[in-house]
Amino acid sequence: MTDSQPHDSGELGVHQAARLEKLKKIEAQGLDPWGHRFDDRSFIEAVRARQGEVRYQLADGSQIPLPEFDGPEIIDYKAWKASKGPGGEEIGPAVRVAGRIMLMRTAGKLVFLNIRDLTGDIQIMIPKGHVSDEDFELTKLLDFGDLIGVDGRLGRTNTGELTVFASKLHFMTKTLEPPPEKHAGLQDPELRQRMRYLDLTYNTDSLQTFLKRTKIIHSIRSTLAKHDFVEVEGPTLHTIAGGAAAKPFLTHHNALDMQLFLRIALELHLKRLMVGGIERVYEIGRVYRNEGISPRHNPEFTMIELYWAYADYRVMMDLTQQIIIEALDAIGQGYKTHWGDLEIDFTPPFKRRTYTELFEEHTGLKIADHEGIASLARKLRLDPDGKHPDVVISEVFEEKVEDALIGPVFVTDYPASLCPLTKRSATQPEIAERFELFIHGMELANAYTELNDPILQENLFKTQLQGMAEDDSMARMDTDFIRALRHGMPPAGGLGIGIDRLVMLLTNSRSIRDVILFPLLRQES
RNA sequence: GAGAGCGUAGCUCAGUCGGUAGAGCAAAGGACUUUUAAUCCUUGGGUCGAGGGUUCGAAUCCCUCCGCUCUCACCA
Repeated sequence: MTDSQPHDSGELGVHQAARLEKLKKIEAQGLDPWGHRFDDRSFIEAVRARQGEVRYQLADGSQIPLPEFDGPEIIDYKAWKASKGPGGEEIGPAVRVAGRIMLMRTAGKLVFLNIRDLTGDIQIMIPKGHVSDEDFELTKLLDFGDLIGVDGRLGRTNTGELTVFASKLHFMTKTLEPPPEKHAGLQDPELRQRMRYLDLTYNTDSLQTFLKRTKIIHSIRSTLAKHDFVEVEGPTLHTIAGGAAAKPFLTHHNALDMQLFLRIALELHLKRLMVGGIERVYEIGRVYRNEGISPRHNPEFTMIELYWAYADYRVMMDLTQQIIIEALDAIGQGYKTHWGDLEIDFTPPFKRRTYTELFEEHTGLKIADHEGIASLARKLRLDPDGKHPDVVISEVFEEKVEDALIGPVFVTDYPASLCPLTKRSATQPEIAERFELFIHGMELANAYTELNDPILQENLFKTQLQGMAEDDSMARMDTDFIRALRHGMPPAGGLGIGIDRLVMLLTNSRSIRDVILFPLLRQES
């Protein structure tokens, strides 16, 4: 465990020492600086929603509503109250709130706090004489970042600010470290990732992004429930890292003295469950790939994979679109969103274009024109000699087409030789029943009509393994998976979506590290 | 893995031509009963990422290393 704060050296920083001193004084007042259960407190958002209950009672006892403070006009509430004659009084509901102290101002015998909870901020006013002397003494021991509970009455200050006028303070938790700068917040991207707890509190955009992530995942589950899908949890420790072509993390089980891999995909176990009769099955889970890190790649990331018996890749296309549209609905966003300077128009239906169409459109070459394509590949410095023509086509496609796909667009009907593990079209055997969904050059979803022929699957596995270099081939033949297929997996459509990338696109986050709470960082020095 | 940029007070940032380290916020002490990033007076706070080199003198120039960011490579 590394904690590099100054107290490692035994010397307290001036901020830490000051806070510890206040902690001792709080204890000396007979209060618990670490707080306790606090029943029946309301979220700040709910308290703010009760602002209509704040009324003004005239001297004759009749109640009238307050002026409208939320409009463009600035209201002089003090003058308004004076205009209603003497003997009037503001009345408002009793409320109980708790939160972190974000701002604090003292004006003589008045103390103003702004506190924040999960749902928002609200101002607290603590007037000397309206709380006990002990509570007013306590305000001198408060620091930015401390957690506090407040009982009080909801009302308005002279400037119209919705405020809880405190009658009782409840100390909840002392903070021993100073918070980030109160206006600029925490800016350093490294600190925002290492100390996500501070980022979430002091950068509200960050909190909102992660709350949206939760809503998106919830929405996906809800969409799939409408189609009677069953959610399962497969193993993350695999004896064979299969289901994708990626380098796995290696680990070891001591008692069994067994080499294990962290999973790189969810596929092979979900298909086993299809054999087992779970006809519509999915998992939302973490996979681990021992590869490079970039703004679009984190070594652990979240995928959803799903399999739908008796469906095919076209059903998967409809479902993919439904998942995304309903996720957008769930975070209360329109279908036209921004991605940096670019607009993405999610208005359904998403475009569907075949691989061949896009290839010929962007290169000006017929896909059968192998010599022309090889010539273009040389111009792109792709070194096509000795490669299978379809591999050259794929490389040219990645170079010329993918980055140009703003999307959302379904790229469908790949050359069969590029997708050996995909079922071929019954009518056009050179076509694989596959699509990928591209948005702004980013591959977001990948789906197939799944191969369920165990003999073909086994042969393709063997061919694939033969083609791999010894080092790359952590993969081995998954004979149990073949055995499962021999027991009969129904024809099915399968779909994979990168959840992190989906969240990036829907929340206009430029880096995957902005949508993963704790992305992998090097150990702090 | 390669290239570029960055790293200065707890936080956000300045730092000119190489000439004794700066501001705001935060902290400590004080004033103030309607503040809004409150204001005002006073005070303290630095291994300039680490190490080495050049120089009379280095935050500044050079080298190595550490960390972060971006681009590329890798990447069903």
